[in-house]
Amino acid sequence: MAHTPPGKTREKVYAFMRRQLLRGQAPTTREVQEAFGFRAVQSARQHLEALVHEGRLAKANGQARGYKLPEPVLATQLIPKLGQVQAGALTMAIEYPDGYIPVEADQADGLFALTVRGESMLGAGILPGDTVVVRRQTAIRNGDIVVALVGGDATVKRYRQIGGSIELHPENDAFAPIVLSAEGEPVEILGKVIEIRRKLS
Amino acid sequence: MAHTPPGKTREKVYAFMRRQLLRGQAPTTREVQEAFGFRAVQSARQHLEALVHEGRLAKANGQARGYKLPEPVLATQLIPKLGQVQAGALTMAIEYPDGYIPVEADQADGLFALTVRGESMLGAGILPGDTVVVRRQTAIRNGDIVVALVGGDATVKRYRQIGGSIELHPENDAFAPIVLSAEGEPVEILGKVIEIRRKLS
DNA sequence: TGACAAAACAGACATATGTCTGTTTATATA
DNA sequence: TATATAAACAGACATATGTCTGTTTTGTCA
Repeated sequence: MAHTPPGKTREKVYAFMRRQLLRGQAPTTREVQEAFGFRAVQSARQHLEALVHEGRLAKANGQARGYKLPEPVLATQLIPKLGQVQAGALTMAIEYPDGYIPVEADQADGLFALTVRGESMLGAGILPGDTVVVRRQTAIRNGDIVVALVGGDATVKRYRQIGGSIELHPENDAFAPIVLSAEGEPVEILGKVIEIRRKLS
Repeated sequence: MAHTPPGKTREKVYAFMRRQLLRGQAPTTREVQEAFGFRAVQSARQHLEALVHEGRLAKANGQARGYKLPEPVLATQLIPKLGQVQAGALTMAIEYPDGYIPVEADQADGLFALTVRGESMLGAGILPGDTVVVRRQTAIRNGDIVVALVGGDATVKRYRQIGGSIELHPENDAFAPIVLSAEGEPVEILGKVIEIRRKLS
């Protein structure tokens, strides 16, 4: 490999390492060597050690694939994104998701994502097509936004406990609240909405 | 290590691997051995290979720390989340971010995140406290939501090109549009909003 | 209880990978 | 142009790690 001005290659090596490490793939010295076409392992090692010395990389000495990012790497996890949820089919839907989205969480168990249909939560800033991140839990507090299975369809509503009865409120005057009578309607609370995401084109 | 009923240890090994791998730390066979107190490397390897055979793990043969998750791991990247942006200080703000958030993107260069202040975009479903993901670009199309530096403050607005003049429109009747006259006001388009996120407590 | 299968052990070998010493070549700068 | 410094090269050695063959122990189930 031809010589380059001081620092030039170093930056490229750093960018390469960062990209790989963020993807969770720690390269070996020789993989760096190959990626840059160095004819000596030491050339790669030189840059890597320099980056460690500068504090831009961290490493575990003597460990295979031991270079890391010095930053506190968030525990990023992928949670399943479901298309549509039919009653009782939640478990299956989670095992065969439409895709995955990344969330920052130590504990991604019990998290999944849904696409919102309808305009019933417009007033809460939740639009059709938005993705909601849901935590499966049954302990719901008054005012939480929840995902419920009503008549086989998953719907996003605000949870209200008024007196002894439980109601699912839309935030749009064009829609009516759903009142859960004690007679046991086919309504199941899937979980609580903890995040909303909307992609713009 | 004492023998355990068939499958018991296997599940624990799987859970251990999954936890480590999601954290971006691929363990070696011997690290698994130690984690479970096996007295033979082969004991760990046996479980790992079985998990690969079952399709619950994937691996790169002969590669150090070669066990992976079989799931399609998205290219997840962390992008800097900035607090407040002062005019001209964007580059510095990106180098000293308030934190990071994960996005799914092959190319995270030129992406950063901001926290929205004010209610000027209420009509577009963007609330105070929301986080917007911004791609730095100057090619803006009519109707795009953009982040602009107006008088030293970063603001989120909808971009309108009407006739020859450019306007930044809020989506809230209580606010007035910003008209960019040709005289060169101190307004700079930082980039285009490509995603909106809102965390609920 | 006895046979079969899974689990665990033992010890080694092969390969991947980290690390080292020393030399050569190019760049930056006075 | 001369010199200091960074970049790159060459070749080896040490260690970490993957892999293998065979044996022993334990759990499961008829």
